Amino acid sequence: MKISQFHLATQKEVPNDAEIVSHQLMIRSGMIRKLTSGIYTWTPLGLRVLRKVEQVVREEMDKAGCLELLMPAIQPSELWQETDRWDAFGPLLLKITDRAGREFAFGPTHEEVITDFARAELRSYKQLPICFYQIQTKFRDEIRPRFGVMRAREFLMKDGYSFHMDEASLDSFYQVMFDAYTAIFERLGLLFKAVEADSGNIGGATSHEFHVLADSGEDQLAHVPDTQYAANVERAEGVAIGELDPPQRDLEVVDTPNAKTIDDLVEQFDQPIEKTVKTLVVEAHPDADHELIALLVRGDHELNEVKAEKRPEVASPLTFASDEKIKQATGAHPGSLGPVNLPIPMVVDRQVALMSDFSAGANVDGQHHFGINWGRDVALPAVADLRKVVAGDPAPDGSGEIELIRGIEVGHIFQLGDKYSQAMNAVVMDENGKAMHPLMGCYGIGVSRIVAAAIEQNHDDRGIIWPAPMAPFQVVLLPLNGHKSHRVRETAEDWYQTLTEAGVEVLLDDRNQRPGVMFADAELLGIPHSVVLSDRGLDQGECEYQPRGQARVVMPLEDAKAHLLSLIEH
RNA sequence: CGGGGCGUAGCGCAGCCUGGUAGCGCAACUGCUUUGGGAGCAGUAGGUCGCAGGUUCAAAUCCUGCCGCCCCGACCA
Repeated sequence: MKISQFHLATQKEVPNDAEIVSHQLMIRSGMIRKLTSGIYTWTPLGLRVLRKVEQVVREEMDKAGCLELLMPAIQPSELWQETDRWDAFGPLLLKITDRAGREFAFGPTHEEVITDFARAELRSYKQLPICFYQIQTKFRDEIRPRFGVMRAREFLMKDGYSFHMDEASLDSFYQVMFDAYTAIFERLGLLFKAVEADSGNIGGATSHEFHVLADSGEDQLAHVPDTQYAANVERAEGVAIGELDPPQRDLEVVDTPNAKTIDDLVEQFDQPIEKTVKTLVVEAHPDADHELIALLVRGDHELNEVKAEKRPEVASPLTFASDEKIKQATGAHPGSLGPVNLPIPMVVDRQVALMSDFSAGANVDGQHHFGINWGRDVALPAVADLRKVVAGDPAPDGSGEIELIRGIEVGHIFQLGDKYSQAMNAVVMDENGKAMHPLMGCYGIGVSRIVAAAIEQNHDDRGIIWPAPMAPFQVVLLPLNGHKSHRVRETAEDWYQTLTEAGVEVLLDDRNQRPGVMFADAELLGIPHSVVLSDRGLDQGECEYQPRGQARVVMPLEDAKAHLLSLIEH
């Protein structure tokens, strides 16, 4: 491609709404343009990258034995009513009405449509297992779209759905998908990590997320380097450390008029923070006999809200109780709560259950208990894993110490079981002629998000540094002063022809631009290989070759050309 | 949805408090010069000042309502 024939639309300045580096670089390089909140046009440049990602995903899915189809983006409300998700999916679902007043949704996901397809198409166990997938535009009316295509409302997703006769088949196919995803992210040249995940509201038991690692990632991941253990912190199991020591101290009530937080307690009364307990009060589940429930974690630990919400006695979504409600129920304000004489039910974190001689609020404003011991001073209530793991915690599988890193979720695989086949009555005949609901798996990849995540992981202060498999072009030719020098221009043209015919994706900067502009654009675009052709170099039979992100080296012309040609031989 | 902020040229912003000719930088266009790190000079073009109503002789500016966008939180590929 010659730039003169292309639509190159780089810019120096960024709109003030572009917060993160990938969004800024996508705007500056001219890959995307915003139409309205959370909705973007992919320019010819950006689309080249998007298509690269899409094609890698497609090839690996095909290789894994999946079959591509294309389902409608617009889906009738009736299907969603069958699974009760028309209302349950909430405001994320974009609803539209046709001229006859019939209701539709712009698909945020396609479980309903694929299950409807399956119940019409699949009749016999002989057709299973089978996996269908599509690469489709989805729409989720996100409460707050942000970060460009990283969290857009309209986005491109690969979603796949498999159907199985039994658990064993689902399990083994799940592994096939796990391996396919691994292959996809390896081929794309991204640093990534597969982690155990919470399955969220899509349902199902086993679930893994695939994360592109980047410091700016929104998700925290717990892992033990060089081992199998990796989990999203939302899900990472907290292991209690140590043993329960016998009481050493007596229970005492201490006046603590100025201690409203754990930090106050630690500072003013010289309590080790590991000997303090935080009491958090949340709304109880509507079916419970109390209105509120207390959750206790060690002073220096944080409540894991996802874990807490999963407790049957806790309301979902997790809602912290108001100060008034707490005061009404306990007689004290939130800063003075503790387990002894607490009139509402509690659940304590595993670590808290192993604490002795600890301090906590006395459920009287301005007073704390010191020297609390379970059993002696208060019965040990229900124990659960409630806390967020921290760096240095032992991994639950005993593999070592947990380290926390950040990632961007780009893929998620689930075992759905028969949730949808049951709800929508999709059945196939088994060997005995008996109807059964096939088990399903569901496998998503955020195709457009991968593009942003890749930039987030691979850039410098000059621009993008594409992993070669995602780059819009492999080579950029920079003929300096090509408009003045026939020799430079013709050499560039010649290389352009040769490389293009050989199948290398070449961008030729044939604009009459000053060198600085050409260099800056080439770096901003992140093209993996650049070659500078100039009169000065040609005099010596040389050019300058630069892999993006590395130093520029002078090379004989023929060596450089041979090197570029070798790029396609793999 | 709750809390905060902003809508003035394609982009970034000033002007608004204290009403009276709409401005700057970048980008664009023309010409000349320049050509190894986002050039210089000269010139040109581009605006229903988010929308509607109100106050006023007069509104980008003051008042009311609406719309849009952005930031912080819950949600997610």
